[in-house]
Amino acid sequence: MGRPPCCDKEGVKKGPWTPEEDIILVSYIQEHGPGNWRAVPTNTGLSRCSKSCRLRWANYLRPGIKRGNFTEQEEKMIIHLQALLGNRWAAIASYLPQRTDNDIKNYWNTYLKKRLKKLEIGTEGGSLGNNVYNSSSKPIPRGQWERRLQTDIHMAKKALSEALSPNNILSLPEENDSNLYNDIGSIKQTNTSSVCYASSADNIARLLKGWMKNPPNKASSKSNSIVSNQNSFNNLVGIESGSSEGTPSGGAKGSVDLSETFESLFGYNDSLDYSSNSEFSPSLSPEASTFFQDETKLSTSFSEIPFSLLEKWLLDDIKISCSDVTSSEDHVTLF
DNA sequence: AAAAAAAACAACCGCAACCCG
DNA sequence: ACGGGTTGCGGTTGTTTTTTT
Repeated sequence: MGRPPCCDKEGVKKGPWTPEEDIILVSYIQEHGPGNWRAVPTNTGLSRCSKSCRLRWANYLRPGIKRGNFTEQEEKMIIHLQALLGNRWAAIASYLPQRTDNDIKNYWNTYLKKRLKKLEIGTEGGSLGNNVYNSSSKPIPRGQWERRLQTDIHMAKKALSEALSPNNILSLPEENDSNLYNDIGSIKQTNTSSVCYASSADNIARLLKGWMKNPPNKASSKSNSIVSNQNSFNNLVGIESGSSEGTPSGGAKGSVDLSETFESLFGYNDSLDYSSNSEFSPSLSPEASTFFQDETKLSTSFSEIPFSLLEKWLLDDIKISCSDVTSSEDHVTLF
């Protein structure tokens, strides 16, 4: 089981990626789809090892990635999932399809871990789990945060149903739903449809645009290119852009934001993790139960679940609960 | 305004799992 | 079943950016 010496080869470039390299890589992937990373450096002429190419694609160039601005919901999910799964960042990331494992890992290491440590000290040895669903340092009784979470879920579902309604869906950026999930789910699929990568040409154009503004010979070119890069992809998929990058405050509110909806949805998913825990298992629709039953399966292939199934589950549920909506709190029991 | 410290981010490294002949 | 090649994952480090002094 020898490790390939690809990264040890001489002439293999290391360090930050340049916009040119990004363009080459994106162009190649647009044409051939992701996968067969071994062949990428050879076929593109990039002086990078296959790993580096894969990483660059997975963490930055892949469409549908949301960067910065972790929402409170996401934050809670990460904390909770970390408590449940440990440092299995890929598994955690599978619950947050728009986030990369690297991003989550960084966020955890640089921010959440410290914050939780503080909280732990503040509560004098209180377990981390106590604070999972509480952004403040006050622990909430489980029933309470459970109810709050379920309220969030309901809100998320409602928002999603609105977002999926014909009127709204037209206003959504083209890449938003299916392509996003296709992309994530099909990273390993060899015969990825070209539709999935149709965005890449646009990405390259945007990337180039940003690059022209910030020529690479400037010392700051790297970060500039990255920012423009990030923005271009974020804009592309209609995700809240990194206009306030790095600040872990809530994202833009107001308009129906599918990504946000899904955050909440996945927050639900998060709660459903308890389904594997006999102690606490919220009642679910049959689809959802099946869907979330196997945590391992879920963690590896969440995004492979057809979007329509999610839609169906959500919308069916919404039909039941929305008819007599007066307050989201009233619907807690419906879940 | 400059220097130092802290935080955030991007990428690398090595191991393990997976795939396939 | 075995072994080599490839990919994925998590830990870690280096660099850049932001904040504080």
